[in-house]
Amino acid sequence: MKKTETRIQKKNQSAIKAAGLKVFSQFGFRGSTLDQIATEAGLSKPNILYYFSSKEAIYEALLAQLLTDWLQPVRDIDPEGEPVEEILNYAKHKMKMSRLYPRESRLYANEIIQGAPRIKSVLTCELRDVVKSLAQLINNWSEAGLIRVIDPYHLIFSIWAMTQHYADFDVQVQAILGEGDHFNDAEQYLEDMLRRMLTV
Amino acid sequence: MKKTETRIQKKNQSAIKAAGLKVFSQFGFRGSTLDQIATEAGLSKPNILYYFSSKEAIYEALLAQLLTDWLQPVRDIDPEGEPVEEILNYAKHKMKMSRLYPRESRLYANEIIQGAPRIKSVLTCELRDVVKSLAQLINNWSEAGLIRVIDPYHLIFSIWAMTQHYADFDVQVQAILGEGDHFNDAEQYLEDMLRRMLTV
DNA sequence: AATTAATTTGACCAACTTGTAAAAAAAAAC
DNA sequence: GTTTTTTTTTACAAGTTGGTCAAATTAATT
Repeated sequence: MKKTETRIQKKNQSAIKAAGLKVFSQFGFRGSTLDQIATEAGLSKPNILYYFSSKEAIYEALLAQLLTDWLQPVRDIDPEGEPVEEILNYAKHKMKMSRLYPRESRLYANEIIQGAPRIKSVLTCELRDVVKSLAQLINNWSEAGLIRVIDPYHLIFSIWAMTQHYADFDVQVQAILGEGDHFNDAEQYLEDMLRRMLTV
Repeated sequence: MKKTETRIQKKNQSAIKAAGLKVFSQFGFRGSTLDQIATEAGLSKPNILYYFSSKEAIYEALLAQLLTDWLQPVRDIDPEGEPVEEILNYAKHKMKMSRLYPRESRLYANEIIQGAPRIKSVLTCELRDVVKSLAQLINNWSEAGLIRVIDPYHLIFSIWAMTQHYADFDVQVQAILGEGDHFNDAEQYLEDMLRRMLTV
């Protein structure tokens, strides 16, 4: 269908998305302007609207991409694997994403804080189902005596909260710990915490 | 000096602050408009500017109040108290604040995610110092063998992350767990987690 | 009741917002 | 090299934004 995609199209579309990510993640949807995005992308405003039909279209393209990347690692957890290591790997993966893609994390945080007006349906469907599966798996592991009995949902929330915190609240972390990369220490702490929570 | 404060002033100022909190916490500073705040407060826009010199003045009044309430519980931790209970009490207090004042939490989250442009100095001074003191206290407790040896900073971050998560990401929590109050379970989980992390 | 002070409103700006449309410029296809 | 398509720009429309100002209204004081 849409096999035809010029190199210019590819280049500019990704430039716009990169700029949009930067701006939206900092100011949220309503706080961001097309002018900012255009400047950031090095394009004129009407030129941006040549590639995306509206400001909202850029935002939604970013969110859609984000949700895909967000859910995959949860699906990748192997029910046949060693439980503690599977959960730890997932947590480490999330921590790595916070380190490498803090803007994506903040974009998502902005959307959720504002009540998730554009992705609420995704939350109550895809996300809910995926998490439900994982919770069931964790419960099975608990019943099999492979990990300690634990509330799977709040376990998952605690992993999300602690990993995303270092991306979303980066300024605060830096203000307290000084400037630098604190993700290694954070990962160490989280790993220690999870081992204590999971081992019988 | 400013002893004169009409009942009308008190009423309207607090109405404006309540409205500002509601709007700012949802849309962030740049995403909020004076019209929204005025409507929410049941006042006309110029009337709002009669009480606050600008949109920014409302926002800053809210932030200032917030930071005071935010730091006090940390200062209230008793160095002479029983370490595990002191930390647990603090965590429970924070959880309660997330439950009772989710808007304040989201307002703060918005500000931090956006790079804390208006309170960065507070973060690198007051907050940093207060946390440094607490970290020192925790280290002392560790050295005295009263709690396990643990990174105090990441311990604090984990408490903040997990408590604020239930306020800031409320929509997501509700999407996954269903609508209702999940703070009791969350507190239970957090208490369990902290006990495991702190007891030798 | 008259005077003074506090409060509210309506009309208004200037700057900024998203988005449009036609024309100019650049690439690609032939 | 010419034609056709794609891309970019310029100019602009329509609505929104934060904020001002003087006049009108209300409340407090005497």
